[in-house]
Amino acid sequence: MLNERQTELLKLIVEDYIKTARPISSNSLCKALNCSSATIRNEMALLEEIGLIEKTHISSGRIPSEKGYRYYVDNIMKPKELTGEDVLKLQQVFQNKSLVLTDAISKSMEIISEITNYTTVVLGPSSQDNRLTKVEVVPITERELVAIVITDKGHVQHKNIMLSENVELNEIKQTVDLINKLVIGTPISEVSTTLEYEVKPIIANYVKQHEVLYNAFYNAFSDFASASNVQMNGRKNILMQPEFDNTEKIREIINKFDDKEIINSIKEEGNGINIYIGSENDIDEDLTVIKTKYNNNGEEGTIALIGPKRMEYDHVVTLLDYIKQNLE
Amino acid sequence: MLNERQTELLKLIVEDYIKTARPISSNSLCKALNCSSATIRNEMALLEEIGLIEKTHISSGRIPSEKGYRYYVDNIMKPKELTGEDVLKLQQVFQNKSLVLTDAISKSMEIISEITNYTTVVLGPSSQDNRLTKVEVVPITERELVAIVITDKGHVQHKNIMLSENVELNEIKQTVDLINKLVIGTPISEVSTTLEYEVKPIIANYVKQHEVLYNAFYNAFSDFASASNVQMNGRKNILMQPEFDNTEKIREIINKFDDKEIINSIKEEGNGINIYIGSENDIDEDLTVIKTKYNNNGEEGTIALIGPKRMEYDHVVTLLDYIKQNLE
DNA sequence: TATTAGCACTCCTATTTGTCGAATGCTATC
DNA sequence: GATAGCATTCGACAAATAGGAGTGCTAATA
Repeated sequence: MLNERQTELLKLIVEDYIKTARPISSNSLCKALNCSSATIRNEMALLEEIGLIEKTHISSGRIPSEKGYRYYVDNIMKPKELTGEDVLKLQQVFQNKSLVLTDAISKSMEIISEITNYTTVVLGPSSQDNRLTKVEVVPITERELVAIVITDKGHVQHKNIMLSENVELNEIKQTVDLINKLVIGTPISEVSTTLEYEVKPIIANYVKQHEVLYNAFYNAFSDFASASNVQMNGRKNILMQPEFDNTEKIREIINKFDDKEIINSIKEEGNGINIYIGSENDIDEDLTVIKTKYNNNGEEGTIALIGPKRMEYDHVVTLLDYIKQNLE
Repeated sequence: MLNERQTELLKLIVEDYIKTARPISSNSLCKALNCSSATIRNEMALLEEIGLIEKTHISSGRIPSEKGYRYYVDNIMKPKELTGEDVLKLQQVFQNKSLVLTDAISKSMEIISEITNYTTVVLGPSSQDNRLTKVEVVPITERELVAIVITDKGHVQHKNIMLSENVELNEIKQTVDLINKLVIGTPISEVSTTLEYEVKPIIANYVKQHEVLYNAFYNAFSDFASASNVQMNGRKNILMQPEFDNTEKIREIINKFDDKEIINSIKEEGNGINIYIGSENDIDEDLTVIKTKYNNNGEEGTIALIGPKRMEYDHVVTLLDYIKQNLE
């Protein structure tokens, strides 16, 4: 579709703009393309007609359009080699053999946020389809106890519980034993039902203060089921981007970052590393989201990177790719 | 020091400015003070001389100075009665008897952030001087296990651990038993030392892969010791304040909010509800921090509220007071 | 036919200028 | 001591101005 010079021109415009955040003039590209500004203007007019670049006003230089970024990402961009420094930082994580996969991901996304100055997101797998492995209860005072729930995939949740009446240690133990007997192996999403219809009737029979205890555990479990597992790094980085140098936009983005539902919608379905430029993503039309799935013991999570549309696509893709490979 | 009319004048200026964020003119106070604007100007000149109010430019209306806020808070302000709505919201938390104290605090500070549109902070007690109550280990796969540590005050921390070599279940159990025997009752801050000098020599004797296991637990414990316990609500609220309508200031504040050290320095030492206006606090000279200690089973935490200097002091103090009373 | 030089044109940016209105401080008077 | 009145100051806004960066177009050139 584009000839060699046009391709080179688009490449220069995109990469220059990524670096400087300012419209690119025909003049500034003369040397690189080895021709006069007039020629470049002619070519620019063409690229603009196809919709790959835009002007900010009638006599301004050009900036890439969304379509332009897309073309660049799909057809022009080459993976960028990582610097030794970047590799070094990441190797420290991957060579630490005592780290569990999820911790390694956490740490490496933290590092990537620092390297790139973009915002990174780790969406841990939901525990919904985990199965209960163990329920543990440790008394703290006469009235307070801590309930710990562990799933087969190694997720742990705990909740401190206040008993409104004195309950005998013995009865607590009985209840826990019962729960462990009846509920273990049940998926988290079904625990409350099982608790209601199988456990409750039985403890009602032989535990005196069963209501109190039952409610306490019921609450603990429902909290667990609804807990989401999101980590964000470098949220503030986005505020530093020159294109977001107005309070309106900053407020808008910060609000979106604080919205759990929006952040949870980042979850990736497709395979590979996927790039959603501007209006292609559901977060904000001025942002680009790059994300990919990861797999931990059959559980799927998502790692993502959020930055301005003017993102160092080549660098970022290479980084994510590097992580993806090291995780296997 | 101030006569009645001067006091009333300062009160009007402070409260007006809190509401509108704009300099107050002499004219606008005529009705309230029942005298002419010229008279008010004379009084204003006096208040300005003492340093209680300021002009933003030579012919502007007046705004309270830091000293003015201080005088208002110390001598003029009266606690504001809470609205039924506010009380209702908070009662839902305090009447829930199954909530542990820390959860009740969390929830109520969340609500206060919503009510006031300021930022609230809960600094949980540090676990440093807690004593170890129990160590539990649950195997997930052959190589992965989750270690759970529980303290006497009911704090729980867990860490998933990857073993770099196969370790027999039996040996893990032995190690855990040993730790439980030797380390229980030790303050968290001393656990690593005890681990190093008391546990390590012994497991070296009768656990084959003791290095692997020892390291795993050592890491788990040090993570625990360093974990801080901070909750912030409504961080973004501060961005909405009209006085912070410039990106520079927003960036500055967001950066400070993201800095763990700065946030941890909010910890309150004094008794009662304390107000730190502008340069009186260590966060930012354009902010006011109001904070108070709370006590949970002998452990001390801090709850705080961060807003612009132009804060609804009466409302906020009453709210914090209400919480403080209900926590006892 | 592709390239380029040259020029008119557009629009952004920054600076200046002027006007209006909202305040003030001061003075003379009540 | 309180007030009316007036000159004065300054911010906010709009209009005017100048400079510069960049474009599109046309005609000449290779």
